[in-house]
Amino acid sequence: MTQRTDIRRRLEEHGIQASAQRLAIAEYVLATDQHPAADTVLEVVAARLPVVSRATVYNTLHLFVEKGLLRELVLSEGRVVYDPKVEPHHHFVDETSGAIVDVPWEALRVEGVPELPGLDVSEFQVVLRGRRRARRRDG
Amino acid sequence: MTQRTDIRRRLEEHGIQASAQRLAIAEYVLATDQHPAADTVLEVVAARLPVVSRATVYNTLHLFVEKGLLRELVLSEGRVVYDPKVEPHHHFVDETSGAIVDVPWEALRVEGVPELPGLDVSEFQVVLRGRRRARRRDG
DNA sequence: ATCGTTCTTAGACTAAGTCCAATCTTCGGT
DNA sequence: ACCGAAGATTGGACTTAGTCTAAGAACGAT
Ligand SMILES: [Mn+2]
Ligand SMILES: [Mn+2]
Ligand SMILES: [Zn+2]
Ligand SMILES: [Zn+2]
Repeated sequence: MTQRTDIRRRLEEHGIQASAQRLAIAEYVLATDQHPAADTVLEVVAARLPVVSRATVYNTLHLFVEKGLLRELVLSEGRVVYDPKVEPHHHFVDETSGAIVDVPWEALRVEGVPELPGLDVSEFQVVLRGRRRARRRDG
Repeated sequence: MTQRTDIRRRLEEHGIQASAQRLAIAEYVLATDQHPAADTVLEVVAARLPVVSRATVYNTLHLFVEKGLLRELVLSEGRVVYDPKVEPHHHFVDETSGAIVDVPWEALRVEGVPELPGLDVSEFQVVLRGRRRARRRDG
């Protein structure tokens, strides 16, 4: 498996020195399509790696954010969540389950941002809330 | 001053029994144009009212949210914030100061929300981040 | 192999928020 | 005005997410 080697290279390209812990964390958090919180990362990683501490998980997640591999999202109370999809997109929060669903950037058009007086906008996103509709069975 | 009477009536119209603490909290949090956190509310209210507890501040803020007098916003880590402006609008977060600025609903146009497949959107807002531009002196 | 740099760790600590049982207020009925 | 039940408030213990620290382990260049 070149899997591990790929991740290692990816970290090094971003100026991050590899370590067993960082590789294990990266392997999960950079590949997931969910939006896990730090404690979820800890659980998942601790299940595969003999020993990894909470401090290291937080250190690593912050490092990955700083190096542009991850984005930090705050969409609901008490839940800071990490997103490996760093390109701009929107988020839908399911009010029932708390699940966070990505909404592609092209799915919505937002007009008027450059015209806002007095505000220098560096980034924005639409945050939507509601219920996920019952998945229509197709086929 | 009919001020206090007005607030009292407003609470009662929303099915909230008045009390010294609730009136004091309402007087501040329903009138501010800021987006205060619970601990700010506690500080401000404690300065005027002889005694008010943290538990009561949290109870009251939650009650006001439940009764539709206030909205709870989570825009940055560790800061749950209350907004007396309950009609839909957008928010800009100043990355330098942390200040939250209201952006009128009409200032932005968002298209495509009803067309999102599989999502029943009950509400949405645009969340913007950046720097507040130096206030241009006009006149 | 050595040594300075970097990384990880356990556990103490902080801050935001919740919970609870005891006490105090409010308010409608008399 | 008085009473009692329902409702509100309280201090303080508790929980949870996250930070900090000082000591040790791993790394990697020489
Ligand atoms: Mn963080
Ligand atoms: Mn809350
Ligand atoms: Zn995402
Ligand atoms: Zn607002």
